[in-house]
Amino acid sequence: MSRKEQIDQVATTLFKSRGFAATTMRDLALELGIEAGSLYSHIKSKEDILQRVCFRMADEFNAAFDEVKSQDVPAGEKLRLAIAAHVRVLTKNPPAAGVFLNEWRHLSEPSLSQFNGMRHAYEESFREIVREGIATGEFKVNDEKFVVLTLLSSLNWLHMWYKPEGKMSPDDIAEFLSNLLLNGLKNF
Amino acid sequence: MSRKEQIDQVATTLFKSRGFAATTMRDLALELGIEAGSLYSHIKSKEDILQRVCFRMADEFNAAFDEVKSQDVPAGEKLRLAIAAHVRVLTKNPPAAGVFLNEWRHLSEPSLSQFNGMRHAYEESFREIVREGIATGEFKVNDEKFVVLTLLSSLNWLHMWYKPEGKMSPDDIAEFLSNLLLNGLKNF
DNA sequence: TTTATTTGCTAACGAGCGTTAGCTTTTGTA
DNA sequence: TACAAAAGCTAACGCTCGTTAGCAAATAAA
Repeated sequence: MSRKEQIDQVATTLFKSRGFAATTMRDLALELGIEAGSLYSHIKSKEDILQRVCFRMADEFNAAFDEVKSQDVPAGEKLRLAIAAHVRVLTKNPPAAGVFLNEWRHLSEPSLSQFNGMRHAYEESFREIVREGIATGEFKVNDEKFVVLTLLSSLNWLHMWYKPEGKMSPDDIAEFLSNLLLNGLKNF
Repeated sequence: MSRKEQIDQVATTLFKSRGFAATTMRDLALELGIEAGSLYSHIKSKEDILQRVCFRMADEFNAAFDEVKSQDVPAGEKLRLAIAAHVRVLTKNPPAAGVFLNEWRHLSEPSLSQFNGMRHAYEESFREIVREGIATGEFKVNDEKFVVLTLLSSLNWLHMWYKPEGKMSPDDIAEFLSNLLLNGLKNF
């Protein structure tokens, strides 16, 4: 791992736990055992780090979803696969997921607009699956926008407590969440 | 409304949209049409504002839940009522809800510990309902901790897009979310 | 061994931060 | 009208911030 990657990684954990704005370059340097000024031999700016973390995660989510998109299965099954893919990315790197989900708003233009565009496209992909399920009668709901926002929200808190050493694997978690969302508490 | 309350209110919208750390006292003063120093005729400190907003909201959530607690109804119905109460508080003041949910970590000790205690107790109240539903066989799920975290997460994004002038009332929203969580997409 | 590259240090810059002291103006009350 | 309280202003404090310039050490390649 290059020094630059190491900086990104340590910065990610700090951004997640303290927030981007409340993390100083001197904090980050201290964590790495160097002086603040030395960071600038490797990075361009503080926001430079944030951009890399955010867009790298966005790419990962998109890549994971693309494999689901092409599958020719019923909407319910496709949604299960999409949830599993999403959970896999979330749990693979929880700190980066936390930054991606909570700190993106500290991006400045034009990165901010670009990021929002990607985010919107990703949500639209989920909506497409739900619309399909509604069209075939598999899903009984009628407001796919509301459903997808709820769905993603119920997934996106995972990074806050998921620990790799826990007893549930990412796929276990995905199955649990899929059952809950598709069948509900009463028919779980 | 006193000047102090007005300051709290304007600060709340700024804290929510830019984050606590990224909001300056000079920003806040500008929004109010006064000078930064003048704020200190009314408030003790920047964090003073954050404390008031966070604990005021915590009180509101607790008060709303207490009315549900005493009802003698099946778990499923009680959960519906708790969800409706939670949604009502969330939608009554979305900016304050946003601060309560996302900015509390900028509290310093001992407020931070106190806040976390209240938050934990609130979550525990929800868990109690779900445990009851599991015990009576009404809920088919088995991990009540996981369920409650998912449940609250699926509610707590609401403040981000809810607009009072929208076509769904808070109670409509609560019913929609209750149906989704209790019955699932397939049995909605 | 020479040379180039990577990595790091020191010291400082200009700017912005939360906050305070002391004073003036406005407002409400008797 | 007189007076007290509330509200706001100006100017500055001590501090921290992200970042830079210039230089030195370590590392790797030739």
